[in-house]
Amino acid sequence: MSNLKQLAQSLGLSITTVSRALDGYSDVSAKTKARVLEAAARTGYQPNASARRLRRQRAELVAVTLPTAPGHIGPPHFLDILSACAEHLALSGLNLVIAPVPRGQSELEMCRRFVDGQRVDAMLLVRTKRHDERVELLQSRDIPFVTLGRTESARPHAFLDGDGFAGFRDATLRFIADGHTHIGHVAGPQEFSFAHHRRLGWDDALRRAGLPTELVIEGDPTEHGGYAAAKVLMSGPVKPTAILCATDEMAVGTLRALREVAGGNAVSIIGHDDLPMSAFTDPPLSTMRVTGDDIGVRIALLLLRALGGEAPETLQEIHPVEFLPRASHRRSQRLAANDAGAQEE
Amino acid sequence: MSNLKQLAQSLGLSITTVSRALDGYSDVSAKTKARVLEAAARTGYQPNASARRLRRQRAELVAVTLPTAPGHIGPPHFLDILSACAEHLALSGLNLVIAPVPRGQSELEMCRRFVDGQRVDAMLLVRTKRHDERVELLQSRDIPFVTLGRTESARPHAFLDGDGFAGFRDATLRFIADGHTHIGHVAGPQEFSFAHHRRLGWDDALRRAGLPTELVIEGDPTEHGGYAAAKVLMSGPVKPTAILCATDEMAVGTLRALREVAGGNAVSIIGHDDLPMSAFTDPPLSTMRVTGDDIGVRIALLLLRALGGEAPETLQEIHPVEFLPRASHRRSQRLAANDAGAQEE
DNA sequence: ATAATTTTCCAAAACGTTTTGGATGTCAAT
DNA sequence: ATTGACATCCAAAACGTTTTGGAAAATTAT
Repeated sequence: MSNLKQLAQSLGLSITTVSRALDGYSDVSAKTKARVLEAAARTGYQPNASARRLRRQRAELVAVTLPTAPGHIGPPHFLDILSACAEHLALSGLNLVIAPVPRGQSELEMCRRFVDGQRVDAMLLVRTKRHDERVELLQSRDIPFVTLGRTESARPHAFLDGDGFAGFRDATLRFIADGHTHIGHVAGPQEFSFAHHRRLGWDDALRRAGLPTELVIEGDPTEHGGYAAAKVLMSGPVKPTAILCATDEMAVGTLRALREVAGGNAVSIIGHDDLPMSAFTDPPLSTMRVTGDDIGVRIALLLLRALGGEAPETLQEIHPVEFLPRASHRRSQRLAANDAGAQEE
Repeated sequence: MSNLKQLAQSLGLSITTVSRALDGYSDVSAKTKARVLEAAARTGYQPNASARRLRRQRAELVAVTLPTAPGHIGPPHFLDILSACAEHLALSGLNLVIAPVPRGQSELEMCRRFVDGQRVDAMLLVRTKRHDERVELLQSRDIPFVTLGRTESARPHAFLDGDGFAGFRDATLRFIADGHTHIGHVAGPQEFSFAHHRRLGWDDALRRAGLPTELVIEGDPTEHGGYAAAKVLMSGPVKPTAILCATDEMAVGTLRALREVAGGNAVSIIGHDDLPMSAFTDPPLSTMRVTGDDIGVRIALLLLRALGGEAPETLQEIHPVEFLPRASHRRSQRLAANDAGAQEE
């Protein structure tokens, strides 16, 4: 609407002076500064964003890539996280744009468009893979970014992650302490780093206890994926008496599968994510979740520090995972009795 | 990285020609055009977004305001809607920025910053109120916008909404057909247009049937709000035998309240939203949801048409609501006995 | 051969800021 | 009076595009 030139003209000042007055430079007298500020407030002047961005060579934008994967984007409260993140970024004049990968385009191309077109100052990557080409691209472009979830990139980069390894290790130990000896794992796709870490935690606990680690099936991180994986798991020669599921959604599918299998409802289950629905399943699902209710803000903080030029290796956060006991992790009283654990109708 | 000047220089052409070649103008020979395109592709040239935006006087951005209200932002799949919307907008070169209202700032100020700073070409408003000051602001600024939910604005504006009135009227009729004569309503805050329409639907059905419309309590659109409202509703002199809840979240709270009240689990319940958890409550919650799985795309379409200059009154969509029968809407078998019993199938 | 037309190109002017590098005036110290 | 220091202002140059209004060259029509 109104621009600096008009504002300056109406005040009988130069564009320069008005600009500097608004930016609080010291080389403008207190009197004119007040005059400028008053006029700006009165006319509701807002600097043109594109012009400032062009001049400053900053986009004032951060993009978050949203995988339009089969299944879901992320936990249902993911929008809350993004919202908190956006709110905090806004304090520094940055806006958050959501960038779902367009149908038929690769996530990589999309990133490139954003970075090379200088549309963004930084990026937030979610659902990272162990070997993530997006990470490599952004590293090569030398643009600040943060990932939600680690990667196995050789060069360090900023990330925030839950300690899925410890969470799944401890949950497995819990099963072991309860006397389970056949503990299965409904795993997510191992290319995803979250799924891999969770599996490694489960694996680690079993190995240390000298227990078998064969009872694992990989599936899509969806209800159906969990259902299918559990079905396979329960049809093997030796059946688990407890199952650790990579996500709550998979756990819900697993519960459904167990309902259809002889002895299935004696099998204990633990999930991860603490979905809203998890408290209402039958039985209520024992699960875990990343601690901290300000993940969004923490991400924003990391992004800002990355933008400030801090070294990536100082921008890595691993948050503990807390266990939420409900009913599903202790379904069988008579466990200690049957060792080989396999029983059919 | 690389800009038009460098590209032009490397080709021995003028900036103008290169620009026009890339934009597909007809006044550049096929040969040079090919040459330019090849070079652009080879060097991975991406035009600087800020520069183009400044010159074109378009922000290439659409903002969606996210209320950081008590309770939730919206249904859990709201991010999916936004994602679909963003994906479709991207086809037209528009990016979607999420704009939660900053702590301590009014939603109105935020809108003003976006519009007056020409940060966006259009806006998407959610959680509209019956009298929404944001709508008035945007109308006064003459900027294209779409609201998710109607308002009672005198001037027409583009919106997309579910037919909450019909949905709640029909659900009430269903209760009436089942023989209920005391049908309560756990209502949302009536300032919100969605909550108001739903209540009107319930009210309408009761009036036409000559049934009492006093059994209504308003509460926050949260689990706790529903719980509290239901508690009050069940403590009055005359108790409902069926309750229509403005949202599923409120319905879940209502179910919890009913569990704590004598005869509570004979009361039938219907919610709205079809939350993922709704299928898992005890009993599974009968609910409704707006039909169509492409709401996000439809919103994008409306935005694009609004940007194209179409008149607001032609950009109004009301989508039917479908009923999802589960267990909670028929909790009492012995109802028919009480009254002018209606039972079918 | 000349005029008219079409094709192909380009210099320069925007767009609205921020920032650079002074210019001008004032005041105190010499 | 001259100098230096300081306060206050501003013209002009960016930033990288798109678009305007031709100019030059090539082609066709007379």
